[in-house]
Amino acid sequence: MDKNIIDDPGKMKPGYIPSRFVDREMEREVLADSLSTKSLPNLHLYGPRGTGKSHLVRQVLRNTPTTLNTVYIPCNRYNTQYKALKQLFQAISNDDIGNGYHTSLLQRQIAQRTDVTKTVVVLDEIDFLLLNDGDDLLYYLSRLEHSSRISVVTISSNYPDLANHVEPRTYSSLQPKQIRFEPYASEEIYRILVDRARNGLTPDSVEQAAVAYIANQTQNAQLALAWLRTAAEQADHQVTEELVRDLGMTSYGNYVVEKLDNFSAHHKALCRTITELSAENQVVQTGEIYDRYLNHRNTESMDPLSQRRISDFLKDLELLNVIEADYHYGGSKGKTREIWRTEAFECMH
DNA sequence: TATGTTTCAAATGAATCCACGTCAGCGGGATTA
DNA sequence: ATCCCGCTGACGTGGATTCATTTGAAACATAAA
Repeated sequence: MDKNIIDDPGKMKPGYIPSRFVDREMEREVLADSLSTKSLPNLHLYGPRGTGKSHLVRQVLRNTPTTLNTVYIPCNRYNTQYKALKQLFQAISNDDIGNGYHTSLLQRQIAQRTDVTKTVVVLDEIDFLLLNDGDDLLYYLSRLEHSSRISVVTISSNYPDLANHVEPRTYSSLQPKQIRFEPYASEEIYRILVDRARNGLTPDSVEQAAVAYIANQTQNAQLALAWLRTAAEQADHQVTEELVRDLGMTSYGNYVVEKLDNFSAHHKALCRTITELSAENQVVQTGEIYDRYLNHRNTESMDPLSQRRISDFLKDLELLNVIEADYHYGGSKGKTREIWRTEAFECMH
């Protein structure tokens, strides 16, 4: 008998966007309505990780009329104005363009082309771009001459409202309409998992209790799906509750790897270092992390970066919600931050 | 053959973005005097 | 009052990349010996 219970690997992959969405009907309507109006509004979507923001947007974009240009830019990867503009330019002109140009040249080119066609620009993980390069891109996009022809959709897992994270002039010309995504209830996670199992796995290959177990442990749909996938890959004929329970940590590891996909080897090394250190102490400090990171470089054959740089990278991990940090001022510890693993990590035990 | 002109590729220059490093000021409770 | 120690913003550097200009040599053209 065939051990493999994965029927359709494509549908189990991290990036897979189902054609039919479980729940989120209201959010979908608001999105679809907004993008079908004559004067396109700007939108800001906020919700914790794994609440379906990105997937829903991409799915809605897929079904927009072809008269509308749609561009999806993950800002964790394209984290400067220039890189994002480059993606935008490529998407609306089908022309590749190199790196040595002036930003304003790209801006002019884009202004010309968005004159003609309506365009929706999705900036997913906008936090990373704001942190790394400020709000120049948002300001530019909001002030395009025919701004009713262009819609800027920002997505964030950390900033409920952009107002506190961009300059006032940017916010006032952007005026985004807010859409909030509440965390999934466990019944919803349950339905999502069941739906996915039905599509991607062979029939009757998943114990109901296994799905229920996952649904009870996490509200993060992305994590839940990574868990199901990990279990399905390991399963011998059937995904059982026991198997799911055993694979908790492995699944979380896979989920983090998925998250870190667009980041540097240093980010990954840092992440391993923190996991290792926090197994020893509950809470660790930047200094310890940096020291340990320096030791690791011998075994991992890569040039170490400065503490300044690592400090920024830790911020990245924080924005990814892979770690949590408390900024500690004063005391015998001086000004530093205390870092620990996220709740998601803890509940996988 | 000597000299002038054209042509085209390679070399050079000036400008761009960006990852990363260095520097210095800062913060504020704990410690010390 | 001082210490702690890493956060943080400003700024500089060098690599990779771009377009524009210059250079250099070959190819060709013309005129003179």
